[in-house]
Amino acid sequence: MENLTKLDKIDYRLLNLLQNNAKVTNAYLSQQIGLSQAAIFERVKRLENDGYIKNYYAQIDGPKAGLGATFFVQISLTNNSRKSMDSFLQKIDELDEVIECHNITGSSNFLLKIVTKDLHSFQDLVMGEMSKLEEIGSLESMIVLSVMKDSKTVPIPLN
Amino acid sequence: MENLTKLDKIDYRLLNLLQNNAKVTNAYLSQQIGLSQAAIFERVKRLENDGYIKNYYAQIDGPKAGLGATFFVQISLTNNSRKSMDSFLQKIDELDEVIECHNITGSSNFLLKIVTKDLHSFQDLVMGEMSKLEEIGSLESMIVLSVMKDSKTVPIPLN
DNA sequence: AATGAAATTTGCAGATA
DNA sequence: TATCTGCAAATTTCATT
Repeated sequence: MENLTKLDKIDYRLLNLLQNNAKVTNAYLSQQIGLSQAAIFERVKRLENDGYIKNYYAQIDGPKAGLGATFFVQISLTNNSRKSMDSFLQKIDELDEVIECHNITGSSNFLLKIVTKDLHSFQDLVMGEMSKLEEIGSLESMIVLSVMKDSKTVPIPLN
Repeated sequence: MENLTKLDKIDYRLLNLLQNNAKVTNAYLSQQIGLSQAAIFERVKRLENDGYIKNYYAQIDGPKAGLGATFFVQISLTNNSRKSMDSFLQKIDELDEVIECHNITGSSNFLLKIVTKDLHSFQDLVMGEMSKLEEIGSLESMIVLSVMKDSKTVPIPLN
């Protein structure tokens, strides 16, 4: 990237409005913020180009779309070499069901979020594709019984 | 809701295209799918109205926006009564930094995803607002060192 | 589900401070 | 550098078939 200009309060308000609803029009943002549509347009373009806004996406209702099961899986590798980690991550990246992979502190190395059709599909995944990952030492699964909160936003301070 | 019509392959393809990029035009979707723009429009509207598409979001780059720290926190309650759980969840819902809360199986009751400015802000949150939650029995934090994968999509089968 | 037209929104001038 | 006014192009939305 280039030299990024520091964000002001208006930028943070824009980010917050857009992370809650990407379908708002420039006219609406213009009203909320109190700037002209052109100024809003310029700012949003800058936020996109400078990478503050990474993407726009539709949030799909997993269960309705036939993906009713979510899991968090803690994984430890047998070997903590760079080579072993890279190999593990490359294979994980190819598994569509693994939607998140975090390198974490604590007793295990990685925390994965996995979405599948149902419990059985999850078992198939763990016993099938994931059992092929030689790098895995231990694996502990947590089944998500219900999602109490899932905000898809980040707590941007507005003052 | 009402009686939802079953989704066909075209619907699943639309969901998949939109969850990867909500900014695609009906003209583009029309080309990809091979239907007229009006037909695409009708289908997307139906997917929205029937709740398959819950919302459209801008994905913000947390670290760039000053939110550089992510944590997963496992929490067990002292008491598993409905009353205690509801009280806990209501208070959690008011904490903007807690962006996810899952009720899970395993040794702890809940898994929370928390985003803050930095490690110090996280400590403030845990020592401050969260220490007020009387329902909490034990709390174990995992610091996210790096995010290896974060797809924001769900593995919709396309055939 | 398609065609085509109307309404809305976006994107970009040129002007101003 | 950041903003505004206003217009042309693109896109969405809807009536009709």
